[in-house]
Amino acid sequence: MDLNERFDRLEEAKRERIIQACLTEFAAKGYEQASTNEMVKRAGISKGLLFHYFGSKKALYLYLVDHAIEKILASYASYPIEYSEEIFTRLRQIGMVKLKLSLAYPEMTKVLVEAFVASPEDIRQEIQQKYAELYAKLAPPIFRGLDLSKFRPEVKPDKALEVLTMFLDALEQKYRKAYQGHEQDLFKDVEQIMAEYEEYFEILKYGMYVRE
Amino acid sequence: MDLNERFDRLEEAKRERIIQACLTEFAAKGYEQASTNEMVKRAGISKGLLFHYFGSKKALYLYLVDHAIEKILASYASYPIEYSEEIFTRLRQIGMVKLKLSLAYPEMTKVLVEAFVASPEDIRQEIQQKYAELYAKLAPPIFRGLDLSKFRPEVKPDKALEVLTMFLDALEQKYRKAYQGHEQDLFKDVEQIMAEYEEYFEILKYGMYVRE
Amino acid sequence: MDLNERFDRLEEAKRERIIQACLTEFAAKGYEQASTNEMVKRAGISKGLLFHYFGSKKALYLYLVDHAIEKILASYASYPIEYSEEIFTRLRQIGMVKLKLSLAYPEMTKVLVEAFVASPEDIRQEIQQKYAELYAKLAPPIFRGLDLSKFRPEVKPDKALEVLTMFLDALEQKYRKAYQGHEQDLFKDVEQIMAEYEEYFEILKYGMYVRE
Amino acid sequence: MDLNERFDRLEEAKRERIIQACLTEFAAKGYEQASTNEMVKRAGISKGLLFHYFGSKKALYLYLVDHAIEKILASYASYPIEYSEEIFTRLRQIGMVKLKLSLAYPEMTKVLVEAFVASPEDIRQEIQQKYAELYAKLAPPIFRGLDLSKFRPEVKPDKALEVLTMFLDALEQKYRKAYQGHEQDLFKDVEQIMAEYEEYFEILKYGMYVRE
DNA sequence: AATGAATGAGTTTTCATTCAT
DNA sequence: AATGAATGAAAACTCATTCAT
Repeated sequence: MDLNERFDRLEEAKRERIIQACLTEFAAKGYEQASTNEMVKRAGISKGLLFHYFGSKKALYLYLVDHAIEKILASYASYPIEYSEEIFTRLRQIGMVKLKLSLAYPEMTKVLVEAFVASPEDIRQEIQQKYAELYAKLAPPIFRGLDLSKFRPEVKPDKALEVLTMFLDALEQKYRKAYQGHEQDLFKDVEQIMAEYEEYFEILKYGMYVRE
Repeated sequence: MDLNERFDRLEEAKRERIIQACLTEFAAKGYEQASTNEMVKRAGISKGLLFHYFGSKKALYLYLVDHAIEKILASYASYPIEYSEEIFTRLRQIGMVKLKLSLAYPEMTKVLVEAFVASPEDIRQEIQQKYAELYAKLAPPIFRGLDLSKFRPEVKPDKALEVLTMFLDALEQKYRKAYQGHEQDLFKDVEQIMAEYEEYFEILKYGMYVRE
Repeated sequence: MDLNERFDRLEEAKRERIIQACLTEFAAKGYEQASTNEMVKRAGISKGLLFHYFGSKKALYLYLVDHAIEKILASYASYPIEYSEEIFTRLRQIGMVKLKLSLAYPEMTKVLVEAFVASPEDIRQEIQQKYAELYAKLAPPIFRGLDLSKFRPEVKPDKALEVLTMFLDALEQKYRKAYQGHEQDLFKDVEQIMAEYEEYFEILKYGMYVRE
Repeated sequence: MDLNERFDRLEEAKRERIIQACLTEFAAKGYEQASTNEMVKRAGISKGLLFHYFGSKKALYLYLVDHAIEKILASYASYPIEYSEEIFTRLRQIGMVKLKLSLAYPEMTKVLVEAFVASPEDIRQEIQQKYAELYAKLAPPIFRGLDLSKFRPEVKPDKALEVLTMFLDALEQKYRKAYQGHEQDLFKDVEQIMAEYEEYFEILKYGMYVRE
């Protein structure tokens, strides 16, 4: 039987306990520094069992990354997004959802970010490869059906989208840092943050669209 | 005598040799994974001596971070920047200088970036605290004397500056990733990159300024 | 019910499958390094079942040693040996049969040899003790009815037999090493090897017998 | 500095203590099963120090093998051997010396034997390669200058030497086993054993030489 | 009979740091 | 100042064996 399969068949409570323990440890210390000893202690299981389920620290990490991506994607799918034709509206909405998710699951987000930028060479490559396929599937729908006709002729749409995406990421990072450690507060401030997103985007929109 | 003082009194060649050896190791492996054994081997000194100078790995790291900041600031000061009143011109120039520096000193930059985002909790806090003071001193001159009169009335200048700064950082990150491992190539492509910076900035400028 | 008895009552196919799997693993890695995990995987049974049948790794090993001895003795009995009165003829024939057997059952032979010389202290003793009894039963018939009259008066027959036995063992070892990994080739070369045995034995015979 | 060099520079008492502790453990349990934990406990040093000196269990083992070979060769050289032209005399003497050595240094001998026949694949190969050169250097002098003229014409000298060598090895093995655990007794019985060697050899000699 | 989850002491190796010289 | 021997806790991982089902 496959190792992960073994684990997936566990009763939910225990499985979640183990996932949470490992996630917390990886999020707190990063891949290399995270201690499997600490994980089993926190999860209340034996040393051997963790390796019975995952075989190696690396495999455990990859499992958690997969799990986190799955979980976050599922959550994402549950958000009703308008998919407006209007670029700025759509991106703003997507950005808000991403921000909410990253603060709803701060540990998963932290692990995922680290996985893509700071994990050991070989692991990073493995993850990036897997992610590449997923991204290729996911990105097009997000950008499909946008009305590009309103850009000024000097503004190349692909350049514009790149700018906007970079901008969205930077904003997310800013708020994530701001709410670090008290992520739940975000949901009180959501109105105000949405207003800020809109303000920023209005500036950019004004610069990119033709004047009516 | 202070530990660092001991070190600073060393003859330059040896001091540089040690700094370089440690920097290379930290840049290559990150704080935790970096091996003091490797450093002393590379620097050609004994294990005990390293600790004689720095007391601990952590202190050594903090010293190197300080050293790197100092060095980069000094380099920065040597660049002739116009300090144009025109916001977009000034920021663009500053952005280019920052990019050049980060590619001229890739190891220092790598260590600094890691120090601020991925080093162990306590070290990160210590560094961020120190950096906060420095930033408070450095930021105002950079933004002083700018002509804010050309913004549209709807665009709050502080918001605008925030947008532009975030954008500049994102651009720098993008190019740093692109030139990773062959940093010297940047200097061949500098014209083209400046053109791209300008293109991005023109879009933003168009959105923020009143039409003449 | 006795543990081994449980096992012996299994349907032959499964029993053989298990024996083969364990034998292969022990032959390949030696007692200590052999992994019961590997065995159950190869045999297609569960971990618990192996211990249900044998109780412990040690007991399993002892069972296999017994099994191997039994099997090889049975095979030995099926060879038609002349049991010539002539010492050299008889020993040569026995030697050839032993060689053939050890190459016909290389895994069993490997396990047996290891069991007697390289297994952990306590196991080795247990095995040697059991083997002693068997040897006491088996040796006499092999040496019975030999014509000892032809030895020169200076050659004590028991010394002579000891020499010849030692010599036979050494020869067997030599050929076993030579055919290691391609044991089946022996049967092509059997004529030539018999000739060599004869050549060696003629030398010894010439030295031990009175001249006619 | 080279790792082994570090160790060789130790004060003799400590060095010998460490060597003895490791040798004993390897001899008792074999390479794989020997525990570095046990070694450091017995040697009275810390865990780290053993690896400070040798780097790895494998390197330690290889060091001990080298050390044993060196030691035994040195001892061998100190024995006055006649190097008689007479084959049987010379081989008998060499055989007795080898036997004495193997009982004077039973642990080294055990480790060496295991190293050549039962150590893990990669280690065994490394050792056999090193040993091959040594053997090529050592074997010729041992067999040089022998008077081969006395063999009967039917006895090919190389075959005869092979027989005698195999025989010598078998004898050594027999006595080693007999004196296992009370090796020092050998030296009381040395006269009697020499007599036995002679007896065996006389038989063989009688068979191989022409009658005068 | 049969399963395989669960255990935990065991393994080798690494590492920053100390200290006598 | 300079050395490098020495420490020992910590790391990831293994494995025969048990036991509830």
